[in-house]
Amino acid sequence: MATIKDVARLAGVGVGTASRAISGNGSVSADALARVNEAVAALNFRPSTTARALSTRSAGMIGIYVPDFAGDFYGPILHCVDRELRAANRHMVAANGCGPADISIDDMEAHRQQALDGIEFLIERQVDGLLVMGDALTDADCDALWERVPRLVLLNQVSPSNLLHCFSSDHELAGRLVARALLAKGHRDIACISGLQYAHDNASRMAGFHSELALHGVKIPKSRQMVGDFSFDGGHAAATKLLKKGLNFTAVFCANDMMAMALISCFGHAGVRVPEEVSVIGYDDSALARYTHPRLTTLSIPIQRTAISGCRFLLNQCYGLSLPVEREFPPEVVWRESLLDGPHAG
Amino acid sequence: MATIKDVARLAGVGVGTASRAISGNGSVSADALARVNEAVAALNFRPSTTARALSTRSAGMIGIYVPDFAGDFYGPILHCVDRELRAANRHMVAANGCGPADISIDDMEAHRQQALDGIEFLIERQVDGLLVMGDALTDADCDALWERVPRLVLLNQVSPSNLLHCFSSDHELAGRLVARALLAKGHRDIACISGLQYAHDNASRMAGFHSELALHGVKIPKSRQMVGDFSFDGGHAAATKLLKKGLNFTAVFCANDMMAMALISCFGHAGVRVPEEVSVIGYDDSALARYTHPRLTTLSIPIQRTAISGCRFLLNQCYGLSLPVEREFPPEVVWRESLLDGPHAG
DNA sequence: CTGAAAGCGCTTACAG
DNA sequence: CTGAAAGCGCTTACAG
Repeated sequence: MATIKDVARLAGVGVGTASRAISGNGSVSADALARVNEAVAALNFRPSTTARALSTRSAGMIGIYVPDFAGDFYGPILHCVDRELRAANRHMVAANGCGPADISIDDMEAHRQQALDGIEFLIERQVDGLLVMGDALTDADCDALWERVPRLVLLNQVSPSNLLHCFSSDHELAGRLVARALLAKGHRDIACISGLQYAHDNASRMAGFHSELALHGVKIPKSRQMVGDFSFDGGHAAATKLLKKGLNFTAVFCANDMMAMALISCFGHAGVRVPEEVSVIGYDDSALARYTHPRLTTLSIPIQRTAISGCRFLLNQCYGLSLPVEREFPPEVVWRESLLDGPHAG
Repeated sequence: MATIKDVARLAGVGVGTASRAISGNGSVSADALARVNEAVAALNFRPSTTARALSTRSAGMIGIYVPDFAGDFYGPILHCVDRELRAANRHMVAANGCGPADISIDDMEAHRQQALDGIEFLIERQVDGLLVMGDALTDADCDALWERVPRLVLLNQVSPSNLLHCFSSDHELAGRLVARALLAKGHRDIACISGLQYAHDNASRMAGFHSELALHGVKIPKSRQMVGDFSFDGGHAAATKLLKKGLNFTAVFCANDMMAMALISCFGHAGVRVPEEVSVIGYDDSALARYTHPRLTTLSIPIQRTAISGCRFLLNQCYGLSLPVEREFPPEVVWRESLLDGPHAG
């Protein structure tokens, strides 16, 4: 591998000049520039990113923590972030929650620890900035993290002490929109399957959902409130339990589309027809929502735009850029076929 | 941030000794070790990975290229790789195919270029080794790549000049198993939807599928051979076209589960019942296969084990480790409910 | 076992 | 505009 010394020698200039010519920082005569460029080409020179990182104290990389690479939620986010980073000539080091294969779904502490471990790992890798997809982190965790690494943006969660560094849709409002959609269609006997208990976005959406319902005088009995974990399996288990208690509801809200799909499958096998007998509404508007049968009516949050803006904000902070960033990511329901008129319609 | 000089001073030793104590390379007296450890703790010292990288000429990071972070295929792979890497105290820099949003599904050249760009990006980032998920790369591309970076393992594709660095199931055999499953169930009027044309794993499975069928005297007319792209949308479009030509088949093979699911949805909306009227068999045994309705009979390839072994092999090459690696990743069909007896059964 | 020194490959004041 | 030099924070022969 050629080093900058080699190109300086070949170009007949000092290494300082070579460096200035190559990096574009500092001025060089047209003549010197040309000779350096020639030498670079001749030697097929590529500056060492690690040497550069050491002297500039900037690794040129951003860490991103996501709870899980599997599932259909985080992939599109990684995709966007990769694109943004590469457009800015930076790269991404990604980590997800690792650990004991089977953590119980209500073991918040284990999930929290996984997130903390993954983030710690990234910090130790000396990333310039950190993107973290909200999960089981407490506000105190976030504060502690921001204390250590100010260049951390929280995605899909808002932690009150540092709103500027949080990028998220309003999940509470989104939950309300779900409730309104159900109500508007004339459903009052409703069931629900929530996501991971300690995930903040889940908590917000369920809170909004229930309180909007309450506003209109409908209360979901505990026996019709199931807890899932955002996975197919969790959704299926919850749907099974729900069914065991009898079909005393006309619609169910699933806190994400994967669980909605699992529920449709479960109900189908049990011989209850969706949406004729029971309507279902999902959440996320993920890719599969258009391909379940029936197609899913679901709540869409612009998660990719959220991630892009969070990423750009971070890039601006870390490298003094001024990429445009949005702050509003309004949720909306997208109507398809899984939600039909209920008994109280019209 | 404390540097190793600070800890050396505090511990009252030379920086060489401090370095040996901290890194564990080279011997130090128990006494010195203790003092260094104390100093490390007192200063909360973390060695700079980039300085270390510069002097050891090893960045401690492995690049991984996957065609797409979205979809349900690559997520689980990233998950495994992250786990393996972190267990070895290394990290992952990931890149996926970026570029113009809408590349036509048969624009092999554009896909190939995307892969080449992503890999180039990773190489420039000076990763110690490279994991690449096979995609539109030609054998010549692979050879050129191996020439430049010998520490590259190819996943899910085999390129003949360097079998040692390829980790993949035998997709050709897998295609044959699909054909045998269909034949065994008494189907002879068959349709199929292939995946991305230029993806090698797709080509192999379709080749195996068709030639095994031919061995038993069944030939699928062109009019029943659709081409998809592994996505829901592509599968749906292909299924729609298939239906337009009439229902003159009793079973269809979809080259992955997402397309199978899209097909089931499409057929369902068109009023043709799966599996009563037409059976379907998928490929991958992805997470959703158990949650379609009917549940999917599908071909399972142990892709995670494949990725893990490829990753370990690379780790062994790059860092002189000797992690165990497997070489056999046998495919098998997993029977569920979407494939019923056909007219020639029994 | 240990310390002083050179080196990894860049960047960036500094003096000219 | 330019070159010589110091520095980024480690590691690793080398001599003792």
